[in-house]
Amino acid sequence: MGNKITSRKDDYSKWYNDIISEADLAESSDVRGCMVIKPYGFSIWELMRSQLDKMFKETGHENAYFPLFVPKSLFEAEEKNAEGFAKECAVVTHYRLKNDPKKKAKLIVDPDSKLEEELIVRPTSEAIIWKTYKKWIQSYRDLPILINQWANVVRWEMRTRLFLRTTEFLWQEGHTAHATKEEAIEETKLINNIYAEFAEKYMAMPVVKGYKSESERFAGAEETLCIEALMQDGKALQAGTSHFLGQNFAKAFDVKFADKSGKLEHVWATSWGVSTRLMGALIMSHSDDNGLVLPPVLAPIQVIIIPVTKSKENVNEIEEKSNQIFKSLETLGLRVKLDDRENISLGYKLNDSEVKGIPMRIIIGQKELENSKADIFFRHDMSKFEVSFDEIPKKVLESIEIIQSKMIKKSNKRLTDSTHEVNDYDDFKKLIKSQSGFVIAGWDGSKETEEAIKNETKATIRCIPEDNDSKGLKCIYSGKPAAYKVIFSKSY
RNA sequence: CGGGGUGUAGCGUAGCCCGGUUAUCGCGCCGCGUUUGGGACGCGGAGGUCGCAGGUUCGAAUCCUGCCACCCCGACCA
Repeated sequence: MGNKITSRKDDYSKWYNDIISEADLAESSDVRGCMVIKPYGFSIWELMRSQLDKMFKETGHENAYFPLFVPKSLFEAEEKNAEGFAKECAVVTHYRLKNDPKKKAKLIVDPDSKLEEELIVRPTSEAIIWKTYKKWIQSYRDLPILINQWANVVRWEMRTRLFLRTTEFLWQEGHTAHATKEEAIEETKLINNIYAEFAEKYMAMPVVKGYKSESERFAGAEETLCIEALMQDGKALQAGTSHFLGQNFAKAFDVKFADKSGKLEHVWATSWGVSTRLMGALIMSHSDDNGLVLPPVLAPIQVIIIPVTKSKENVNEIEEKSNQIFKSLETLGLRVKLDDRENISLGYKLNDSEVKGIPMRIIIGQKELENSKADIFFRHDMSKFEVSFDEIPKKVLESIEIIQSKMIKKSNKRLTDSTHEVNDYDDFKKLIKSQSGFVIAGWDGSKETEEAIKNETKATIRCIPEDNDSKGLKCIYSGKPAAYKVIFSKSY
């Protein structure tokens, strides 16, 4: 139902209007697919960001910041990486404008300001960071380097999609350097596990952890780990990736360290990232026909209190009581809002709180005052229960955890119900065609098979799950012995 | 780059085929008043290069030509 992201503008505005909009930048412009993140949406991002940041820091990572611009010569150093991103780079060629001599009040690019070397607006920061790491690393004592940066990147995709593939997006990118291969691989796994934990616990969005097939791998990586989530419309969404980069970047940028015996070695690298796409994932995982549904731990407003001052009776008492409840909840560290806007009808406020996905709602009016009781309304299942005024703070606080765990349970069930294992290619095609979720099947490991399945069904290998047992299994397409048991799905 | 479609107020639109008063309606916006237990109502008001340029005509949102932009489906996409 309404939980799909469709391309119709109507749908966008209904579901995401409080969070994000397309940037309407110019009458005729090549700037397409940029986004404006509105305050409410940005609050969600900030909550996600601070939790992830905490998890990174707990595992020994530090934040830093590197430049937006990457000189072309740096960018081309790691060949595969450069090749992979070349088709979607914004390029700075000039540094100055001047008045157009032909048209008043118009500007043209000053031809005299052409740059000696073009600058690439980072689509990712490996190049510029590895150039820097070369200066920082000499000895095994300098390792590991465990750095993360929160930044924006630009990828000039042919086709953008609000939330999921915008031209510019915000993300975090971690870039680590290690003395050994094993340590780097461990780091890659550690981060992928953090992503999975974050998705499951905080976003209430269960994911499948696994490896990408070679064709889906990050440009320049030896191995790409990922978390794949399943949206309500049965399509998969890559929600985060963690790459083992081997020594590719160390070799490209000549980053060597002296080990304990004094021998020079190239360092081992990882990089990993999640982006504002996670907000899209959050919305597409939980929203229903009434609007957003947010897990309480990531909701900018966890409880909303709406006073109803019907026909001017007891206005003062109602306002006083609402304020009192507001303060008692705020004191508990909850994110509370008092919706005391005037000249807005109750119905409007109720719907507004539902569209915004505010997890809990309490109405205070004449009826509540008389009984010293109020209903706590729960957005996630549209249920409510009656609580005496005294008990409100305690019940609301308890409910944060209860709602969170109910949402996790519901999502887990959806993932389980939408995961099917098949041995027969006709069944496989049927499931993919009806967009029924994840389809587990054997794969012979060849590029040709992967390509053929993609062409025939539009399904791609989302990931090769970690717990992989393909013994005795046959490839769904070729019938040859399966090298892996993998997850296929249509994806965003 | 192929195939299809659309451009009229902030948003969504009618009018176009068959040219003719002041370009329609809804939402939103502003003012005043009445309202507020599920997206309030009345009255008043502001807001338009009808995508752009040219042509036909007494007269063009409407017909013709050219251009531009956007959307959808492909191709493309860690």
